[in-house]
Amino acid sequence: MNDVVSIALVPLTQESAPLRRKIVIALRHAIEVGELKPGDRLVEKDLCQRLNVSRTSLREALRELQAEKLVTTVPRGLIVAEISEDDAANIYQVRAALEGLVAAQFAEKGNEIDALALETAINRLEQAYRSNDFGKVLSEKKKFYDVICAGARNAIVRDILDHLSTRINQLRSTSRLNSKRGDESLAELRELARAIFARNPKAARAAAIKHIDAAAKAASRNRGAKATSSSEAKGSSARPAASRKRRAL
Amino acid sequence: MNDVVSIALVPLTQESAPLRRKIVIALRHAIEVGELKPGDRLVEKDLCQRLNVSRTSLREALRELQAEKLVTTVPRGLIVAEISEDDAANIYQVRAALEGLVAAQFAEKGNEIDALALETAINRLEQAYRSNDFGKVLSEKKKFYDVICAGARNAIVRDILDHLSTRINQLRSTSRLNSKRGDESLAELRELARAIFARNPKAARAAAIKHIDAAAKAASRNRGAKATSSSEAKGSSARPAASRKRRAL
DNA sequence: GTCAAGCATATTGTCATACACTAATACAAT
DNA sequence: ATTGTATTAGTGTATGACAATATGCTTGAC
Repeated sequence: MNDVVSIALVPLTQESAPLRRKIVIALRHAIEVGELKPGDRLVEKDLCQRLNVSRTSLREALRELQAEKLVTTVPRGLIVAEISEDDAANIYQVRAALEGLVAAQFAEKGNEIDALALETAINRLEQAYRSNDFGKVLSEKKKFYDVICAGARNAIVRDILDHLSTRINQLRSTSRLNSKRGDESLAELRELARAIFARNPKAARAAAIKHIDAAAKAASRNRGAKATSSSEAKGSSARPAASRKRRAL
Repeated sequence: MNDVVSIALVPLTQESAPLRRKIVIALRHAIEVGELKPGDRLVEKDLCQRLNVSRTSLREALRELQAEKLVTTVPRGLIVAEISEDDAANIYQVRAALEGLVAAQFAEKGNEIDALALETAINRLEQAYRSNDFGKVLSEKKKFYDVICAGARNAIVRDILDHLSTRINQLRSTSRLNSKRGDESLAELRELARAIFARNPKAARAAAIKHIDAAAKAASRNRGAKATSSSEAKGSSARPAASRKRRAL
C-alpha cells in the first residue's frame, strides 16, 4: 500500500485549467478535426456565443492560436490558417530532422526508466493501431514522442513537435491525407526503439528519419503532390549537385 | 517614368501595428536585453503603468509571449522564463539541424534572385560586424537567416528559428554568453554561402552545422558548461555507442 | 521567543460595456 | 459604368467590477 501512495502522490500538475485554456483547446481541436476549415473566418462575436464565453477570454485564446500560427490575420480579422504545399512538405522535413535528433539523443542519454517508458508507449501505440481508433492512434503517437523527448532531455524539440503535429492533423482532417499504413508505421517505430535500446544514436536517427520519410511519401502519394523527400535532400552525393540539373548561382 | 511607377506601386503591407504588437515587441526586447531577467515576476498592473496601456491589451500581449515560452506561469502569475543548461544546449542542437536543413534546401531550390539577396545579406552582416554594433549584428544575422529560409522556400523553419533566436539572445544578455568571435563566425557563414552558390546541398548543410557547432562550443566555453556538441551527436560511428561507455537498455 | 491560525492584501481570471476606427457593402448620382 | 456617400459589421482598446486565490502579516497560544 505504501508504494501505491508513493505513486499516487506524484506532484500534480496544477490543473488550474483557466477558461481560456479550455477555449484554446476547443478551438485547436475544432481546427484539427476540420470543423473549422482553412480559410474560415473567425468572428469574435459568433465564437463568444457558440462557446458562451466573454470576448476578453476568447481574444486571449485567439492570441495563443495566432502565436501558434494556427490562425492568421487578414485585413478584416482572423481566419484559420491555410497550409501551402511547401508548408506541408517542410513540416515533414522538420519533423524528420528533429525526431532524428531526439532519437539520437535518447540513445545517448536515456536511462533504464526512460527505456521502460518507451517500451510501454510503443505497446500502447500498437494497441491503438489494432483498435482502429484513429483518434487514439494520434494521441498515443503524441505520447510516444513525448517519451522520446523526455528520454532525450529535450523539451525544446517536444514543444516544436507539438505545434507541428497539430498542423499535420489539420492537414489530415482536411482530407489531404489519410495515411492508412499502420503496419509499416509500427514496424518502423519498433525499429527506432530497437536502435535506442541498443544505444546506437546513428541508427536511431536513421530510423526516425526513415519513418517520417515514409509518412511523407505516403502523404504526398495521397494527393499527387511531389513533396521533396528528405532522403533526397540529405542523401545527395558529396559532389556538387549543380552538375545534375542547374548551373551554380 | 512608367517603370518607376511599377516599382513604386508594390502592394503596401498594412503596417497596422496594433498596440498589442508594440507591447509584445517592447516586452520581448526587454527580455532579450536582460532588462527583465529570468525569474522576474511580471505583474500586470505594474506593466500597465510602465507601458501606459490597458490591462486588456497587456494581457493579450502576455498570452503571445507565453505561447512563445518567453514567460511561464507560476502559482501566482507570470515570470520571465528561465533557460536550463539542457535547454541552452538543445537550442543549439535544433538550430544546427534546422539551419542545416534550410541551407541544403536553398542550395537545391534557390534561384538567382535569392542568391543575390544572400550576397547582399552577407555583405551587410560583414559591415555590421565591422561596426562593432552588437545589436546591429544580431538584426543583420536574423535577416541573413530570413533570406536563407526564403531561398529554401521554408517558412516553417523561419518561424521556429525566429523564436529560438529570441531565447538565445536572452541567454547572451544574461551574461552567460558573449561570443566575440566575429571573424571566424563570418568566415563560416561565407563558406556556407559559397556552398549554396555552388548548389552543393550537402556542403551547405555541413557548413551550417559547423557554424552552429562552433557557436555552441564558444558559448559553452564561456560558462564552463559541457554542452554536448552536435558534431559528437551526429558524427558518432556506425558501431553501437554502447561499447564505449554504457550497456544497452 | 517560536509556532500556528486566521485575517488582510495583492494579483490574477473573468465578465460586461462602451466607443473609436476601419473595412466591406449597398446605394445613389453623374 | 464609374465615382462618391452612407450604413453596417467587426476589430482594437479602455474601464470598471467582482470572484477566487495565494501571500504575507498579525495576533494569539504556549
